[in-house]
Amino acid sequence: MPEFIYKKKLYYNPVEFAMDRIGGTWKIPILWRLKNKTFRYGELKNDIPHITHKMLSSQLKVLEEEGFINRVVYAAVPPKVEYSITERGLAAISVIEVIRNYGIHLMQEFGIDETIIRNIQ
Amino acid sequence: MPEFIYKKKLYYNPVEFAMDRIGGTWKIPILWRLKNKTFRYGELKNDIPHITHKMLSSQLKVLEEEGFINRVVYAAVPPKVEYSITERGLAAISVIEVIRNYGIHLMQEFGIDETIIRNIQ
DNA sequence: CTGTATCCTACTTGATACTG
DNA sequence: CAGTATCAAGTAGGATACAG
Repeated sequence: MPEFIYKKKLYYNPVEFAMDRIGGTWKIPILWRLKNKTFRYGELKNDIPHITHKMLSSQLKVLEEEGFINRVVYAAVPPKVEYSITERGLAAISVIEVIRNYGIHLMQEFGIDETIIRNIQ
Repeated sequence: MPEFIYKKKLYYNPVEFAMDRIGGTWKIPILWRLKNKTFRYGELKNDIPHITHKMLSSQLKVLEEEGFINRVVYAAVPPKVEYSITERGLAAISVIEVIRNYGIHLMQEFGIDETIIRNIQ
């Protein structure tokens, strides 16, 4: 029985486990931006196209709970909260880069317009 | 506008595109088994724990349609169908290996039982 | 043996509103 | 400015039945 449970979810292999930590639609755009810069909440919100308030908020929360990013609250009115990447987050970035390069390669194989590929963030 | 549409779905980055091709719960267990061996349908069904008939069938279909595996039908009664990996599928395997190693590393960091990690397929 | 279709459930995400 | 809660919609996946 090689499968296991983490946070009430059943996993069959390490790939699933990894992609639940760093995958999904929004975690990668978030980590990608924090790679070499600290962002305030509102800056991330403005910088990531299409992300909703709810998703940014919830994804930041789990990324912090699972140790991929730091959250620093400044006691001020209005509130100021800054997010930065951790060592664990940086380790994820190097895996993301591999998947990203592979994704670009696949997009070319699948005939996605070269203009789009060149402009992809 | 760096985003694009493929098969009626909107993508924001290459990682999403890649993970829609080779991700999900079942594609990786399937590709992983075809890595260095041809399987009949029923052999895959028996070898992959928990997979349902419907999911094996549908995932094999899209993996074939998108060029990651070959499907060979033998004209016999009862039917015999063999699946094998393609060059494109092999390229995916090397990315899967990277994610897989990272996943194992994360599982250790997150305190998953070492016995489970050692026995993971 | 292999493949497809239908129905149903659970989960993820978006829209919106409310809070300190 | 940042975070949470509620509700609705869409999608992935399981159970089951039927077909060649």
